Amino acid sequence: MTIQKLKELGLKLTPQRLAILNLLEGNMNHPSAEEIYNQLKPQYPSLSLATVYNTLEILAGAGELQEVRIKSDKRHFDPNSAPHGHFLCRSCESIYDLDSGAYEIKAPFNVNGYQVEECTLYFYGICPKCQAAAKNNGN
Amino acid sequence: MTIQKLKELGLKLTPQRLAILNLLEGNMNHPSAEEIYNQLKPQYPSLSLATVYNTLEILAGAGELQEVRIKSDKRHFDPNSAPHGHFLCRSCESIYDLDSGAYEIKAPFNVNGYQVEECTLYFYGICPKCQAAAKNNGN
DNA sequence: TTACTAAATTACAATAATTATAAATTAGTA
DNA sequence: TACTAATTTATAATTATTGTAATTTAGTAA
Repeated sequence: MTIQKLKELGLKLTPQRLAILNLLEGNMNHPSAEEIYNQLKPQYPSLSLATVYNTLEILAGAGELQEVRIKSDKRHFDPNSAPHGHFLCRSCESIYDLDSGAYEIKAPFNVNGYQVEECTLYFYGICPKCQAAAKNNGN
Repeated sequence: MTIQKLKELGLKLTPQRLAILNLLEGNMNHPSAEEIYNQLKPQYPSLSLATVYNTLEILAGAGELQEVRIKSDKRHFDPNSAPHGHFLCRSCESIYDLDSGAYEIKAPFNVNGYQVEECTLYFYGICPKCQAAAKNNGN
């Protein structure tokens, strides 16, 4: 997720790409393409949603970020490309990283002849914040 | 996934619902709504895609079947509602059940304060058939 | 600096899965 | 047999994403 990586991939360093990279760098919010677009639009009025999708597609294809399909309607993106689980809070709808040694699965491996190259792990439940909020409202 | 279950849920036993139930019973193919629709259409020419979606929605909501979101474009449905992993072959695009004790995760549980009620496990790779086919073609 | 060119961006149209709507039909019951 | 709420149906609407074709631009080399 660095400028250097873009160069290595033979990609042009356009302002749009740099802006998207910059927004994603260290971002833990798992934004969707549209959220990225909306956040950058004020600073880059000419920015097109297609460019956002295009850039995300390239970066995901290069393994620089991962798609998170934990929500039914739209895709979300995570600049942390290392394998880790994701958690969707059913109350606030936020997506969190959930990196737990106890529930870690390391690909590649082979089960019953199925050659597993990759795997995704999605958890659904209630996040700590919403649990606390529920308690304060009298359980 | 039985007629009895429909009754228990207070649902009317319409021919459409019975046909969908019957098609899903023991089905290991993880069909999409459209596939179900296309398979039943010849026998039930008046069948509407909306009815298929509606029925699947009800059954999934009642925990009688599970949605499989392993493919990017569309949802698939599995009449086996017991927790188990799914495998998508990147070659033939088939979806398989992948029930492996070694990679089983039992919800509910709590990690770092996150209350996990449910989880899904998706595996991606090459299925045994396609591995064999690749070998026969001279690796 | 300037000119060149392939790559990238943009606006917009198109696609496709799913959902909503409202009228017509029907399963279950009295 | 008639009734009514539930269901089905056809169709329109929605919405995320992708395709397209014209315009712009980053990077390079004269």
